[in-house]
Amino acid sequence: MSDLSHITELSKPNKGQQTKAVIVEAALSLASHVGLEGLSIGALADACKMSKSGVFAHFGSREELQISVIKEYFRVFELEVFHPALKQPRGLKRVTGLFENWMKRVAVELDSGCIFISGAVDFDDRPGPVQDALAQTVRVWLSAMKRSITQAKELGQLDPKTDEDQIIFEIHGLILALHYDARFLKNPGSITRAHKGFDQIIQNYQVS
Amino acid sequence: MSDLSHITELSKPNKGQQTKAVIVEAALSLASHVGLEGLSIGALADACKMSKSGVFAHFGSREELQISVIKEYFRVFELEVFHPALKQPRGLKRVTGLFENWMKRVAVELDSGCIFISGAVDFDDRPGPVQDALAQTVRVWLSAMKRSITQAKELGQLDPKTDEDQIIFEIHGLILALHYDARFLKNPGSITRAHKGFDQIIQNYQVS
DNA sequence: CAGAAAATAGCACGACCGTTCGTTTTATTT
DNA sequence: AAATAAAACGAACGGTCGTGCTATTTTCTG
Repeated sequence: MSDLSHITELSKPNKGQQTKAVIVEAALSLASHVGLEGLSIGALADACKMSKSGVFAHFGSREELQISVIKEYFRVFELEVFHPALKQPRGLKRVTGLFENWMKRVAVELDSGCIFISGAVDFDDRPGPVQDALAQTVRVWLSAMKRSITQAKELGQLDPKTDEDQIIFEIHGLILALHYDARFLKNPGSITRAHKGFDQIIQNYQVS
Repeated sequence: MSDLSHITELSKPNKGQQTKAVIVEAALSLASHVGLEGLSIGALADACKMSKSGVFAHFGSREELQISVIKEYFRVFELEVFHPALKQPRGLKRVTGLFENWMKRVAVELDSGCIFISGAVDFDDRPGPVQDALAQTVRVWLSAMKRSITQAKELGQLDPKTDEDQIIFEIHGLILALHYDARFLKNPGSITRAHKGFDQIIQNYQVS
């Protein structure tokens, strides 16, 4: 055995960790449809072909399961939205990349909603550890977005007196409108409108 | 008795209609906190100090109750958002009035969420009569907004080649971002940002 | 391969869900 | 005031929920 085998992060995962990963993945897929609040342990157990208690034992409580789902969603969000955009050079190119990947996550994946959005609605009146975990996770993402906008400003691609939080607010609005229109109202052309809106916003904050 | 007493719409309401109105009002208040999906007949009965079956009898099913709540919300929405803005003259003034009343409904009422927003999340993956009722109601409101924008265009206050649906998409985004930021993230200054965003949008579509 | 440890299953619990039914109370009408 | 209709109640049903317990099975370890 390798002399690095004591580093648990690198060693082959236990059976427990494996199946837990499988469960969390299934839980995320389920929660993407029915929301974090609609996620039930029984339905999840069926999806995993396990017993309810077998699933439950991995988390100890429903709240802990929900938090695990939030962390997992952040992981794939990072993987599919954030990291690919880092290949773009700093500045507007990267901001655009982030927005486009974000749009894909929210609208192109036809059958799965964004739990950052559905979770906000489910938990805005329900304080507790799940709300905390979700809000903090969202804030991490938004601050990553903000950093990227700041860089664009520093590069002179945006007006130096640009308020980053204002831009993020407006961009976030486009994402939310896209989610609403595409998923709920099933309006065609929402993606195009979100694109147009983004271009307009960037143009508004460019050096004059 | 008056000879018009056969016109049921004008006659004094029955006991049943009275209490039904009370129930629906309480149901809307409850659903504003826990959402249409979180609304349960038992909790509603407690709030009304009635028996579960007594409440249930007025609707016949939970779905019918949810639809009643949607209609009631539309009623107060009309009353508090739409009608007051009609006092403004046609055109940009009225569009602005609509937006500001809309903002108030979504953010100023601190403790009650908008069921047009929470309901969209609850039902975007749940086809059926409730989804239909909700989506249609929202579309009625958005088309009222659209009419008002069209009038501003006809009055020459907006660029004649303005795409109303694009404006509505962007404005709707501001409302959704406001709801998200104020209610979930509890960010201060969201209202100001929504205002700024609105001004910017209008400016973008003004005659050049 | 044996023993320890971890993972999973099975079962039961109390609580709440929407819904049904028969009864009793309240309104309305004759 | 009596007769009729409407409304509200209370109990119960079958179901699902999250959660605790105890076995049993599987996996890991020496």
